[in-house]
Amino acid sequence: MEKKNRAKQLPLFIQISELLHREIAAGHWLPGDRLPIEAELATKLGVAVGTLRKALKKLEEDGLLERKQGSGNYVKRAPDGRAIYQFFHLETLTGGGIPSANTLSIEVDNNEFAKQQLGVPEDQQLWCIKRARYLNRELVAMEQIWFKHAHDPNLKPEDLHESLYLHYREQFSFWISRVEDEIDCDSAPTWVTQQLGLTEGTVMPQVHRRSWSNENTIEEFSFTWYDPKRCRYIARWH
Amino acid sequence: MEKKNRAKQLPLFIQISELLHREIAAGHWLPGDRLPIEAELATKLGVAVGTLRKALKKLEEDGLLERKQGSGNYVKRAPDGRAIYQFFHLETLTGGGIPSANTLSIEVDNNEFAKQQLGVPEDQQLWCIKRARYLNRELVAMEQIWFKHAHDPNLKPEDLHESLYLHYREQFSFWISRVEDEIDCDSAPTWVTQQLGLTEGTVMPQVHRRSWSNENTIEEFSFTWYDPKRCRYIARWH
DNA sequence: ATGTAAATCAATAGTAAATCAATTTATCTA
DNA sequence: TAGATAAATTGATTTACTATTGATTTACAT
Repeated sequence: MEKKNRAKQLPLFIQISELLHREIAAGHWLPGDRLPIEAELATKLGVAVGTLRKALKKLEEDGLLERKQGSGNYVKRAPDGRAIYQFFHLETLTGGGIPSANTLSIEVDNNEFAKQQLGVPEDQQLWCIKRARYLNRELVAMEQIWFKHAHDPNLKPEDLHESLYLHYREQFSFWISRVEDEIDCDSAPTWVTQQLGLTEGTVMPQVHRRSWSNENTIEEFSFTWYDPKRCRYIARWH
Repeated sequence: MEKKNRAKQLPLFIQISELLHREIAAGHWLPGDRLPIEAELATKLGVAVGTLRKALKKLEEDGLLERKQGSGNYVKRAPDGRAIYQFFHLETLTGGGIPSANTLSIEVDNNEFAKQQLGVPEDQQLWCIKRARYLNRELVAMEQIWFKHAHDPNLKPEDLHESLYLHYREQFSFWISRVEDEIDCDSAPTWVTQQLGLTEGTVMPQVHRRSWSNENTIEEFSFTWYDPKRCRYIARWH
């Protein structure tokens, strides 16, 4: 770690704690995982053990870590607000990538299949949002998302947070606590192939997602078509 | 048990308890069954009895086991949730389904890509196993699995347990503790389409899996081609 | 005054192995 | 069949060793 250029920076141990905070938020370390031992981690980060320990102590105070003397440092939970990408599973071909999204359209929709998936009566309307998905600013997938129109009858494109899940939490009064993905493979609709620059009717993988709220109601249904030449759906299990 | 490479691993007794947890979940031991005696089980798992006992104690605290002094360790109930097959994620179109497999061939193989995925040198040979996958006795997918030839140079089809992971644990000296799935979409090879009764070159979803052992080494690489008309890959997250 | 670094030593936890106690199960005997 | 005995099995404790974090001190720089 540099000794110069530190004039107006935050203390090193704060920087380190934020770095680790981001790592946990990104899912590189999952709840229950044990971090590398302090000596090792300090070496890897290029700081003294004492400094690392200060950072770890802060993370423990923030409730992210559990430090057990004689045993190790264990991830307790993912950070609250930062767990935006908790449910995002597209990665670049080389792994990782920073996700972003761009809304193409917002429409009121009466798609029967979506209503059925969301378990709403036929007379209830839905919002349908079409978005482009990027990894490291590269277009990789298209998605179509449905949720209840009643949550906000006056929804405007500019209101939407880039993270819809964050939007739900902040603007509506629920948050997404679990999702179920079903990976299929079928020919994509025209608007998808057009946007991705593929020939019409291309058969491509499709993620079919249902999302449940904290109150265990289905609140979102979505389709994601991703180009396997540009990204992959990754699932890690243990 | 190695002393190295334990950097990111949980304590051994936790790993053992998780392993046994999975075994119970998988139904290898049913409620009411008595486990092998501690001395035997410890030897088979390659750990000290005291370590095993810690793991058993944890399972008892979790309510999965009943330990009777002078008698034995009895399975009390299966773990909650539907995580019966922790690492198996194909389900019928209506959900669930009982998995089974049928080995078609076992060959010594020199596939470069597989070697690369497993991180073994080019001069090391691999076993390549082709299997048919069933859900409720209905053929749904084909899979091709590679692992190190050196684990058992004299492998015979009849030796293979239907659960390869169980085979690894019982016959080789490791077990699978985590996997990474990558879902792709490409035209399937001829042997796959033939077996599934599809036209040659059909584009279909493909699961590309790497499996890590308890010692954090990649021990298996596999492809699974599944027919989206008969089953789906399901991932549940929370 | 505060942050960083480095070096101590202390305290706790994990692994392994051994011993004996307590309990259950099986076996033998009258 | 009943009772005594032996064998099998888990329970609890101890010891030894190692790994890991906790806490303190000292030094130095800003």
